[in-house]
Amino acid sequence: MSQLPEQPAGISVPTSADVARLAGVSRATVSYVMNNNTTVRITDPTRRRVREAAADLGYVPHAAARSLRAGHTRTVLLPSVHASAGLPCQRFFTGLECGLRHLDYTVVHYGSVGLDADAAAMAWAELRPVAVVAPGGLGLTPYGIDVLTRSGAKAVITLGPQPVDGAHALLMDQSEVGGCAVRHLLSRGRRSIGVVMPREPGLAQLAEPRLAGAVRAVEDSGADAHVQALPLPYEERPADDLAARWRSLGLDAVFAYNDEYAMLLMRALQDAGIDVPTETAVIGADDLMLGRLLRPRLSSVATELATTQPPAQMIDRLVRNPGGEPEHHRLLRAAVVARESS
Amino acid sequence: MSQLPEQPAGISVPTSADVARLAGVSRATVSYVMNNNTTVRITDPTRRRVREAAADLGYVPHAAARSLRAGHTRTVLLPSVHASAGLPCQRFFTGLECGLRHLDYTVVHYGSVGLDADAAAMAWAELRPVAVVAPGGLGLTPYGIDVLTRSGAKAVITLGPQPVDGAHALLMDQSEVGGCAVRHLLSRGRRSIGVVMPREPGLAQLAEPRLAGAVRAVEDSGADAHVQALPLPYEERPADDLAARWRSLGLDAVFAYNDEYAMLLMRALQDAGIDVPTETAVIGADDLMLGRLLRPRLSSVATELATTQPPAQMIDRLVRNPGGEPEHHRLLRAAVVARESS
DNA sequence: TTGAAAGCGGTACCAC
DNA sequence: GTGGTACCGCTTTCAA
Repeated sequence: MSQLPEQPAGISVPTSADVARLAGVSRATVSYVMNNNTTVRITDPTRRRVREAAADLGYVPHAAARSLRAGHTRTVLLPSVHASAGLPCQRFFTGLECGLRHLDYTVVHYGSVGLDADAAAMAWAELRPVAVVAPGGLGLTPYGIDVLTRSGAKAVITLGPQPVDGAHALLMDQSEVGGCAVRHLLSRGRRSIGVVMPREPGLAQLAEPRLAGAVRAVEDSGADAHVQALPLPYEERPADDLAARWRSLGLDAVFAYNDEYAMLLMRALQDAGIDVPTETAVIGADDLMLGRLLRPRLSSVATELATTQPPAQMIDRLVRNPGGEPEHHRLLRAAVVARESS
Repeated sequence: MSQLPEQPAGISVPTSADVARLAGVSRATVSYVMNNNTTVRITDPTRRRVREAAADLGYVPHAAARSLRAGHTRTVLLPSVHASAGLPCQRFFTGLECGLRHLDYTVVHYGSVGLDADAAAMAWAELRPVAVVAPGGLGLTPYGIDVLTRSGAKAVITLGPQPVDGAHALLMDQSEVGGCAVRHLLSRGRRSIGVVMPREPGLAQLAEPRLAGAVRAVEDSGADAHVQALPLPYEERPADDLAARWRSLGLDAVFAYNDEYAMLLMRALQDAGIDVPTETAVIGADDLMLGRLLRPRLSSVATELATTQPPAQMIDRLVRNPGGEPEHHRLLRAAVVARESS
């Protein structure tokens, strides 16, 4: 059958020199034609000859050679976003990626697993990206930022709860989600509030700040209320166990981390004969469709990762106009969608 | 406050020449030291001087220059996977990405939005990737494959329902999902089977083959049964409307595209007084946790994208040992998880 | 043990 | 209009 076209050691990939030879012109002319250079006039016949030769050979310019010569790239480094980061985060990065590509940047995803922050920064710097969005999880240091900047990055942007000195920051303060949820529950007269803490390792990064926000919201309210952390893996059995000892916990409300955990817990509570919301109010987060399909309909904290300017344009602006003060943008908007469960 | 370190036009990024100058050695020596070259002996003092100079300047080698010289890259191009591709697909690519990085490849995600197949192939070829995984959606042509191969790609792998001539193929035959579901429903004695077709544009790519598989399963069974497509957007109102005219459709079973659509539809049916599974059986796909939390518990087609060899190692093997026959690997395993809803 | 120099592929300046 | 050529940063052979 069809053989995968082999690359015999001798036959190498076509270069502009090959095109030039075949078209009977110089490499310079090939470059002019391929780039539609307007400062030089090339006669139409030569143009055509070059184009044909290029097509014949399957010539495609070598990006590395070009950017080496140009002295800069249009590469933007983004973190590979794990599914556990949540839907809003995935949406944000999908949109960012689309936007950047639309602005003619090359998007490269770089995972930072198993690298310490400085090693990651150096690995990234090798690609000479024009901009870098660094995940908050790995603690990018001022030294790492310096390496990236010295390597030519026009914009270094951290993504996380805290800004890092010397870099722009997209602030994603998850504590606001917990705060929102708890303020809502307090306003409904609840005073003894559980906060579900997923056991899945990747989720702790979001869960901890959400809990902290919940605690702070209670403190700030001045109400005689309290918050209790409820560790819970995403499985039926542990949820049933938790529901079985629910009354001993004395809780009248629970912020369930997100809508999926809320569904898990609410089902367990209902199966254990605990009425929602009468005995215990439940609120989730992410405002998924599934919340609207539950009975009672699930209240939720709707979150959105958004900047006033589309994020891709923001990066483009920072790249074109480097050297300004580090900008801090709050990314996460949270708002309660109150339904029947709270 | 802290100023973002500017890049004054004069001060450019440090090169190996700068390191050499500072350390008082030649560029060659710098290269030897930075790459821990063992074929040449460098005295320890020089080693240290070079290392210090590099650290002082924040020198990081230039990947493009290096691969230009080397004549090859370790770049693997993967499609950016949209959230609508489904959880199994996302899991597959996350795993692939991790594995490749572990094997020291640089993973670059490339979206193909707004490009025709041949333009995309040329854009990809500019990066001189050593391997390319091309999404099935954009119809990569033999010409595109040729361009990529001629540009030095050791492995071109298509991902989709059909193999493309001249490339390796990861076959993801979604029709198997529909087939599985329908065979299950037939075995339960159902004969009039609806198949939900999402209206979301991105999902048609999965939905069409699933429907086709459902139809084929009925034909192959020889049973006196039929399949009916049910267009449905992922919203409550249209689901309620569909449920309202449900009895006029005369269906005794429905394959709901996936678990989330199944939840949407099942809730609507129940609200309309139609009993599941007595009057209508429901089965979803993806075997999400939420199916286990519904009442009745949702039957589902569990899918998994898996190769016998871990996919990253498979690509590595194809890269190291190019020129063989195109390999075809069936990626998608589907199996029914029967619960209470069918 | 270290240095000089060629060359990877493409671009752009300067001559002709 | 088109061609010659220097150069981007790095590796590697060969010579010292």
